[in-house]
Amino acid sequence: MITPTTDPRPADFADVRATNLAVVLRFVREQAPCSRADIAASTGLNKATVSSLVTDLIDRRLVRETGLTENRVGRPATMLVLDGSPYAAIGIEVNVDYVTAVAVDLAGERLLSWRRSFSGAAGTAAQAMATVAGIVRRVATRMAKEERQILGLTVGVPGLIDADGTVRIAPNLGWRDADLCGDLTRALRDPGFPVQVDNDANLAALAEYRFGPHAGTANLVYLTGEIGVGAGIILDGRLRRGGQGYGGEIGHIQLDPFGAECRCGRLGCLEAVAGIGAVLEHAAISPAEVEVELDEVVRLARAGDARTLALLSSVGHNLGKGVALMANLLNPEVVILGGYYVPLAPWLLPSVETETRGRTIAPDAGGCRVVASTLGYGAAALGGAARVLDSVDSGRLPRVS
Amino acid sequence: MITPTTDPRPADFADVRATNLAVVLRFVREQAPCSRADIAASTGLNKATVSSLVTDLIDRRLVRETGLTENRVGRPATMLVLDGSPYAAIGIEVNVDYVTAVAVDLAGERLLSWRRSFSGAAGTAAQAMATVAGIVRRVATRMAKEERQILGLTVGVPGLIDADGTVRIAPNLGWRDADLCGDLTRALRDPGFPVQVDNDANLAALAEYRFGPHAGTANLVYLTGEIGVGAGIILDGRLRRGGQGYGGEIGHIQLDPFGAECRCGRLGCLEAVAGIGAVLEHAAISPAEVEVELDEVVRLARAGDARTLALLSSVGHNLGKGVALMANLLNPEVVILGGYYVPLAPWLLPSVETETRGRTIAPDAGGCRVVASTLGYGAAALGGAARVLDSVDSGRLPRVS
DNA sequence: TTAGTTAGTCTTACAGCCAAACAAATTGGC
DNA sequence: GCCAATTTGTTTGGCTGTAAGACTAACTAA
Repeated sequence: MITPTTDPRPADFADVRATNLAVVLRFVREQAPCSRADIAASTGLNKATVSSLVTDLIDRRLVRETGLTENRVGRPATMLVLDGSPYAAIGIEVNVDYVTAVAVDLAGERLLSWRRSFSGAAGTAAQAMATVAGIVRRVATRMAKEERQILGLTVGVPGLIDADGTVRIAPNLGWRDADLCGDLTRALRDPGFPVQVDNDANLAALAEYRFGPHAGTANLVYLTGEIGVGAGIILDGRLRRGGQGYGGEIGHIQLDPFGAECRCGRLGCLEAVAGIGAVLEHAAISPAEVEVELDEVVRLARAGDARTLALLSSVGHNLGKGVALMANLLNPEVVILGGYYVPLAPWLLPSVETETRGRTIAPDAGGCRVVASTLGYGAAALGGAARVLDSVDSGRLPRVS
Repeated sequence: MITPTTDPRPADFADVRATNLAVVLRFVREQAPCSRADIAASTGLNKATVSSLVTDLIDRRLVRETGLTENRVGRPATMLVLDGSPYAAIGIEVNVDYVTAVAVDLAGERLLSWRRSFSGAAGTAAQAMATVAGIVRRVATRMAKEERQILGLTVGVPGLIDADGTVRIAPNLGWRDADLCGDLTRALRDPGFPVQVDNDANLAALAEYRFGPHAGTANLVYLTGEIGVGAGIILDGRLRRGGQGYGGEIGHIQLDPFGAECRCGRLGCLEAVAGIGAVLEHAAISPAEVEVELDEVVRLARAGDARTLALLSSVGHNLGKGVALMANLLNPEVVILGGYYVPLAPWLLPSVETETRGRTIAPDAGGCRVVASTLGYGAAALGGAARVLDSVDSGRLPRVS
């Protein structure tokens, strides 16, 4: 059954076909290796229909037959797996001091993972765009060598991104009203694949939704733990961006009217009292410095340094206020702490949880769990690739090559 | 085109038919009166298909032919309108001191609107359920007299409602773990129509989404202004309830760690500093008392009483903090203030808007407008009926009678 | 009266799902 | 070794529902 929708567009047979192709593709992704009979039994589709759909997917080189089953009563089944080899999805994260590029195949296998230092804040958006375009071209060359068709590219940027991919404001990069999506498409000169731009927290949430240990959790929030703090909000299985695409801006919500001054000039913003800056001794400039200082904080915490433990507890309590806010408003099943929060999680999580439970009106915090991300620093880039795979999964299959 | 979905269920022809029937039905609802040719031209469906779909809708008595167009070149068109007469959707709101019942026809025309005083907090959930069942029976009798088939019933309750319609906690009613939905269905003895239970703020949001001046705004938040404050959150055109259905609980989010004590025991909850209780001189018990006191506040404000104006401004600023929170996190296009906020809106809105703009990171508050509801006190009950109509609109058409 | 225009139906074609029959390939009992 | 049982996957025929285009109907305007 098609999900009830308020979409004004009517449906026809092509939609039925596209829907069912996507259903089979997703099933193979999740259950591989599996047989046509398995698919028919689990999805409720007719065996004949499944055969037809699978043939189609094989023609498109999205799925591939592998060996047969053995040692079983009855005719052995030909097993199906995702065909990883002919396609690639690219995700890129532009940050203040580095650019991360990730390519994955259909099955989500990492094909490459580049990280390159970069002075985003120093240059203009145009310069950054040129750098990104260069990286994309190198990735594209590499994929061409492997004879892979690129399904799409998504660029993650920390800032407010319009629905049409314009970077409205990226404070840490110093960009304003940059048509990154359009410029990049032009710079790549008819790339032959769709180019999209999205907020970094949104993409990281998508990465968790597809690749993380809580993959498939329909209501999930990702909190970036950089100098800035942003949220990627997934409700009912989809990213929710709000009217103009500016949702998830939790960083400058006031937690304490008498709290520390924030970079934005206001007092007691979540970023100021629970951002990574609140943990560091000095105002660090480069991520290299942040990481060095962070290592030192972790060392002190491990050693049981009272002042450090008190600091982390305090930051955890503040962070918990922010998490409670979301638990009350959105009632997610899980809140995932990312970025620099990850190494600090052992000391942050207890106070975060205490605070969350204490401030949530639903019993047991509405079933909301708080965990540290396991995807590492490349989460947003990975999420960019995930967004490309999402569009394939929801029916936009690539043309036969 | 079917909306891209991650729904695991495959599609078949029945889904195509249901989708297209719903498309035509919604078109007639929005554009009535209109001709088959209009529908074909606007939806992209084939003329023959539209004829077939319309015939089906007429057979189901959802649509009806009305007169012909005149004074135009070409063959006159037979115009179509929604057939209001054979169906009814019922919404009921249970509150601390009153029960509201509303019935509407397919087109949303009000068929009846009852308000009855009620001592919800005094009795048990079972007693309340019996009262509600009695009201439903009376409504059903009335509808039967008009020869209307009841499409469904939704009951709104202020509290935490599970996904399956169990009232987990309704603090103001003193209910816990009441299977209202199941009990009501049993009390009505095979009513022949679906019974649902939902949170009152959620239903009020649905009412605004369908019947309010901002109907159709895909990202919309409704704030109830009763003794308690709750939010109904619509994102991307659908109510978002979160994992367990406990979303929208904004009332006990702490705005000021040193603020007034809340009924829940915490300090500076939104409810305590921006709820209607913060406006009133005395702790009022019954809504009748609240309304009397509120009239007095409005009178004083109109007369320019300095203390009253300062009080309302202060409450407005606090409320603005809460609205800013949602503007940052969810980026809705509009936030609608309901309940007792409505009469106070002229004095609240200026400070709410100032605060919202000042605290939102996106420029111009991300395009978020704050307005007072125009649907009156029955919003939640009306929303209950709206929820029933929603399920019809998304393809669950009633059987032919 | 005739040409032009628009509405709605009828006929035919086609796409795609389903059910059931059937062919294929294996295990296991006798 | 052979046959029954079992399971897989394909083939065939039927059904549903949309699309395209011819056709009929009903009107205006010249």
